[in-house]
Amino acid sequence: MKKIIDYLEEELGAAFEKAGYDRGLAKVTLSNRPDLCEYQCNGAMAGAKAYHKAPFMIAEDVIANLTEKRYIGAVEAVKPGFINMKLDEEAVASYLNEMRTSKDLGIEKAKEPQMIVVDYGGPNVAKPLHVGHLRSAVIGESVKRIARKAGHKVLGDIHLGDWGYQMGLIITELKERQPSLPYFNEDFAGEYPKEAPFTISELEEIYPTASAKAKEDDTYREAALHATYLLQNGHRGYTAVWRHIMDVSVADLKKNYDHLNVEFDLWKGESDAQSDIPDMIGRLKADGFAHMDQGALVIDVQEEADTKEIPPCMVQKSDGASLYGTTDLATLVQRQRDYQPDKVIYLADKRQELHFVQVFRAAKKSGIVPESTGLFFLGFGTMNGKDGKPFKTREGGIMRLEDLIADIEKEMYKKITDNRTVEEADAAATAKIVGLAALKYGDLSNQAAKDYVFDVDRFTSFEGNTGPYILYTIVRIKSILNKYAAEGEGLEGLTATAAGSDGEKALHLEAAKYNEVMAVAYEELAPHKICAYIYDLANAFNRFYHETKILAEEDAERKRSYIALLILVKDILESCIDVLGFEAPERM
RNA sequence: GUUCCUGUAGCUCAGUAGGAUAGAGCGAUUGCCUCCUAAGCAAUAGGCCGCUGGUUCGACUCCAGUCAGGAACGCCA
Repeated sequence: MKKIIDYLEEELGAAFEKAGYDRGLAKVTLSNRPDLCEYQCNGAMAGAKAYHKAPFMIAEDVIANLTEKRYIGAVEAVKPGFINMKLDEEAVASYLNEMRTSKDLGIEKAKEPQMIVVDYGGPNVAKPLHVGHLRSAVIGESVKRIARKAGHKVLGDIHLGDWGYQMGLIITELKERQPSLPYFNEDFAGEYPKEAPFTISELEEIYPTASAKAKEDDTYREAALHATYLLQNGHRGYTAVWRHIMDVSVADLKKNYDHLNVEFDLWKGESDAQSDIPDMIGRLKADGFAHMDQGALVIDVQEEADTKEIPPCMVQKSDGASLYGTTDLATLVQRQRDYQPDKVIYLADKRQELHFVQVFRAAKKSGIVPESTGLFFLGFGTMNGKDGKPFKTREGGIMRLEDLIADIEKEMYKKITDNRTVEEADAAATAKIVGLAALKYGDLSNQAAKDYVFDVDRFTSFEGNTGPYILYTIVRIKSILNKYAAEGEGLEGLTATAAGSDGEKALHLEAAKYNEVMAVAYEELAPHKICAYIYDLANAFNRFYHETKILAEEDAERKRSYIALLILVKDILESCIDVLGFEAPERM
């Protein structure tokens, strides 16, 4: 379905053209003076210079030539040269009915679906998820769903940190604790045990212990580096240990991401790119893209237009080992081979921006991906505590994601049971659902690139621009629809009629914006715009709800129209929160 | 030092082809439950849009400078 704004631009554009002006001036935007009109066009002012005419005259000219008026209801030229429009109410009602009967609420799907890889999550195996992983997961998941909604083929890739020094550390520590394990017996030729010699909690303790030891003890550090080297060169026993680490850790990660309602299509990691590195480096050297500099192998990525110095992308350390950039480039080699993506979107802390600029340039320059591939870096800001500093536990440590989620759930449970009489089992399940919504909405409602303040009290509040408020609105609608259905009325085949009150009209207008909001959210990769929209829509609904007796309405046709509208609003809200990555309970 | 990001109400945040009176929420104050969830709705107060200058008929928005906070700047990821 076309967007309302497209219809308006079409109708207005025809008038611009007929009056002898450039059609492109017919740019329609939401009114910033809702007391005067619903949509506005400032094209008359923009065109005043080119046509040497007073903007007001152009505006009047255009309006006089406005013959096709289906969506444009009232229209007038105002002061300097605004063209103010109100929508035709019948047209809006029929637009809403069309939305209801269309697939995906009539959202415009991409004409040529693209293959998009979203690289997010990025946890390290053997290390628990902490709050730093929250934003990547939450925003990435939403971006993935937004792109999918827009009709693209999207793969979410977790991109595990599963290779390198940390693995050597764990192997070294394990060897020290349990030297008799067959993995450490060089003569062992049999089958290694299927069961891992550690649990996830042991693993989570081993890593920091080993890491601390290595910092103080040079011999230990050497051993860990050597273990890393052996692992990367196919040491049989170490590879078996690595498998165990992966199995145990990935199972735990899956559980945690599951709690967050975050789902990855691909569980690839840095290790999957390793096999492509030797070839890639060979080619980079042979084709002359990479050269030696200060002992390291680098690709120059400086461009003439740069205002600052961009250091070269380093692909091999002076000791021959690969680094962050190497793995990222090799991952692109692998993605190009397996998926030929049109776009790759990376979600990472905004401080990594320079790194990605280097990798993107190196990848295109060297032909690892075609020039046409869109490589995007979506950097996000830090999650801060109320003091404005990076979020910490009360003791000043790094907070585990599990604990953070548990805190929110606990707070939510308290609020639910304080305010209502709910059944015990219900309350716990509801607290989980609402808590997750509170957490995600609190994060997603901010612009991704900015730092934001994490405030449990604010996020879990049912008042204001919060997840719970949105869910509460949905629950209210569900409750009415259930009562309506209980009266024995069907929910099928109802149609909305033109709005009868200001509140209803405002709700119509908000509902009709859905397509446009989704389109903008995709273009700008901006989940926060969806949050802002559903907040407006929820407000419009609650106002309407307050001034309209829906079930008590005596005019049967009007009542059916109300119900049709409620179904649509509920569907829109649910579609939006689904794209944001959470859901609504039945009651709360 | 160089470069980038941020600065909007007491607090947390919106605000893009430059446009009309700069918007929300929280907090404060005040109304509204005989009625579909008052976890709601309606209203009031609260602003040199960091500062200075420039471009323009018109600047929160563009440009230059300046102050404040944060970040990045080859062998970590």
